[in-house]
Amino acid sequence: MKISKVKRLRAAGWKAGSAAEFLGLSETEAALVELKLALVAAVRATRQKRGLSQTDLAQRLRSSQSRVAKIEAADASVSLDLIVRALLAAGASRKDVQKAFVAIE
Amino acid sequence: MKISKVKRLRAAGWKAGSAAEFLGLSETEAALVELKLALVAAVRATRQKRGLSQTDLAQRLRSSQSRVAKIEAADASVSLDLIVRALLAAGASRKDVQKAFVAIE
DNA sequence: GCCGGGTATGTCACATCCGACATATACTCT
DNA sequence: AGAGTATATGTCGGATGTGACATACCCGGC
Repeated sequence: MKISKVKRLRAAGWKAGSAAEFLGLSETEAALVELKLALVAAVRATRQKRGLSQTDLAQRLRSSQSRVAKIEAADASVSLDLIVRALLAAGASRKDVQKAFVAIE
Repeated sequence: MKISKVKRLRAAGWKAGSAAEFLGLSETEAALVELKLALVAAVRATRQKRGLSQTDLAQRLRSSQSRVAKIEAADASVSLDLIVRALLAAGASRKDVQKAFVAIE
C-alpha cells in the first residue's frame, strides 16, 4: 500500500529475527490487502444489488463518482475507513460487513 | 470522527429525504465508531494475551509507543487501517479479526 | 454515426493521519 | 525516596488520503 514502507524497512535495522519479522510484516500487509479486496467486492455487489450507480453512491457518501470508482478498483489511494463507509452507505448492515470479512478466508 | 463533517453536511443541500439521509449518514458513522471500538478492544486484549508492552507492539508495527496508546484509546487521529494493522501485528489471525468484527452486535 | 448514462483514470489543493519526540502519570521494586 | 517500566497525552513536520474536476472509455438506444 505504501511505497515508502520499503524505505522505512531499510532504515533502522531491527534487533532480532530480521527475516522472520520481515515476513511477519509482509503477511500483515497481505492480510490487509485481502481484506480490502473482499470489502471492495462487497461494495460493488451491494451497490448493484440496490440498483445504485456510482454517482448515486457518491452522493450518499458525500463523495464523488471518481472516488467511488477508485474504491471499487481497490486503488492504492483509498483507505479501509473509506471502503467500510462506502459499504455501509451502499446499504449494507453491520451483519453484512461481518459477512464480507468472513469472506476473507 | 471528522469535525468538518457538519460543515460539509450543511453545504450543498441534498435532493430528497433530507432527514432520512441525515440519519442514514449518522448511522453509518455510528456503525464505524462501534466497529473501531470493538477492534481497538481486540488490539489491547491480543497484545496483553501475548505479554507484549505497547513499546513491543510499536516495534512490530514500526510505529511508536505513543501511537499504540492512541490506538488503544480509540483516539480520533487513528484510522481503521492502522487499527487493523495493529491487530494483525499483535498476532491476531484473520479469523481473530473476523471475530472482533462479529463482536460488533 | 452520435448521444447519454455509467464507469475509469489522472491530477491537484487541501484535509487528515502518521511517526517521533517530549513530558506526565502511575505502579513496583529496592 | 529514587529508579525502572508501562501507559497516556500534546505537539509538529511531513506523508498520505480526500473530494472535485477534467477527460476518456465504454455500451445501448436512436
